[in-house]
Amino acid sequence: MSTYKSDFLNILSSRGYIHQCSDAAGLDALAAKGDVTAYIGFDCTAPSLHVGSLVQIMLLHWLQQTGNKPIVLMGGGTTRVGDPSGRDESRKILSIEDIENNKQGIQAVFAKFLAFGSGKTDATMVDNAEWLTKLNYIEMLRDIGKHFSVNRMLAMDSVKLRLEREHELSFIEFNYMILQAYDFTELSRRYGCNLQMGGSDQWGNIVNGIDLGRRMGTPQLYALTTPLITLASGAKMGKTASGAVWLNADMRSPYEYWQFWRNTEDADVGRFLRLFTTLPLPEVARLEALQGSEINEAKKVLANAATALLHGEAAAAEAAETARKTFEEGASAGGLPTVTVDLGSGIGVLAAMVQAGLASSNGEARRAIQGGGIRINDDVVKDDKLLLTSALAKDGSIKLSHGKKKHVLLKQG
RNA sequence: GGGAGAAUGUCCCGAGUGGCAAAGGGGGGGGACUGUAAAUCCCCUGCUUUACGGCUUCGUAGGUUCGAGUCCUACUUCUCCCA
Repeated sequence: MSTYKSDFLNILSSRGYIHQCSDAAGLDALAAKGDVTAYIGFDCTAPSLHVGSLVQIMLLHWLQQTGNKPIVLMGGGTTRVGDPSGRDESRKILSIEDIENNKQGIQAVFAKFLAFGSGKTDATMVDNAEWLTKLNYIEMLRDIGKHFSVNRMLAMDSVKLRLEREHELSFIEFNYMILQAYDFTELSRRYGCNLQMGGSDQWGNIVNGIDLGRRMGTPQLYALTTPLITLASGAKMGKTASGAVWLNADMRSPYEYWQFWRNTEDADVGRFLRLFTTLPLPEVARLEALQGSEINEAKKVLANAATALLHGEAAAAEAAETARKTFEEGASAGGLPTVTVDLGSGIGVLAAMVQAGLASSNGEARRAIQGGGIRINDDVVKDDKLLLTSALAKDGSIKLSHGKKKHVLLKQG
């Protein structure tokens, strides 16, 4: 393993963040002097980022920790076009209002990982709508378009794959890479940005930016990409039964977030500790080496650390305690999701499950009961006509469980 | 503009002779085994207060038929080829 002069690249490399880098030695020299200003673009395609973007966020975090300057680029402009990279189908074209709303939702999360301000290593947030929406078509063709070779663009993976599979690629999407390349040069000009980072699928787009920069006379630009994070079992990371693992607390509670990490596959624990926590590497190595059921301790550490980074120490501790009571004591922990129902006149199990979000219809709820997967206060429910009343409550609430992991407290409303 | 083809269970892929709630996968859920893991095995996976019942599903709208995902007509969208 090669060693670098800069803390930045040493940390990135030893923690497993680096997939490709355009000129590691050149970048290393800059980083050693604290002269790197790097950006990562985030498209505003959803009201919150999810764990899939976490690697990128951590990259910015480490960049700042090692004395360099991060720029968070909101893709308020590029999202209006849609990135075709790594997709078989066209992205839906979002309305400008949706994009703006999504942007509002996404922004807040960065404050947890980065320190914003106006100092040398303080983070900055910008929106590429600021300059992209002002572009004039003819001027842009003359100033920027002339630097792009269609021949070369057709050879790019994002384009080539679409063509090979005979999937359509619209002209608007074809332009995405040009806009992203232009972003890079614009950020270079405005903020002295000299590095663009991103997922491995962004390599082509980033390198395009470097080329454009060279032709337009910016200082030397650099590219650095992270590997695509998949689970050891091969599945894409960040998808659970109930959808994406969102970072915003109002879309995925700290407790659920903690649970997501707690349920990491054995084979992923070490890698995830390196990527998604800031624990010292020797400690990671020790945890990773735990065998058999002991590795559960490592998973708790992972869950605590990852949740603390995003939601804070207090929320992480609370989530850990809720999990401990629920899974290790089998008790009804107060931190579980709570649903208020009318226990006074009673409510059927089926209706209660639907209201609690444990089932989407009475039929589904009934099937779950027939399959033996539903428990009330840890007793298996056999009768789907069971009526829940306050008589069943313990400490003012009834614990309703679907399977081993999904628990909800029912309280009198 | 011309020609060829496609749209199926509100997650995805995908069979489907006029009798179909519709094969089969994947994904998802539950159970067993475990360690809140993986792998494996079993069950479930349109709605409906139990149902050999009712209802709603096969791009949209009509039509033929006792009966249509399946046939006819128009329309919509997508893909490919030619211009």
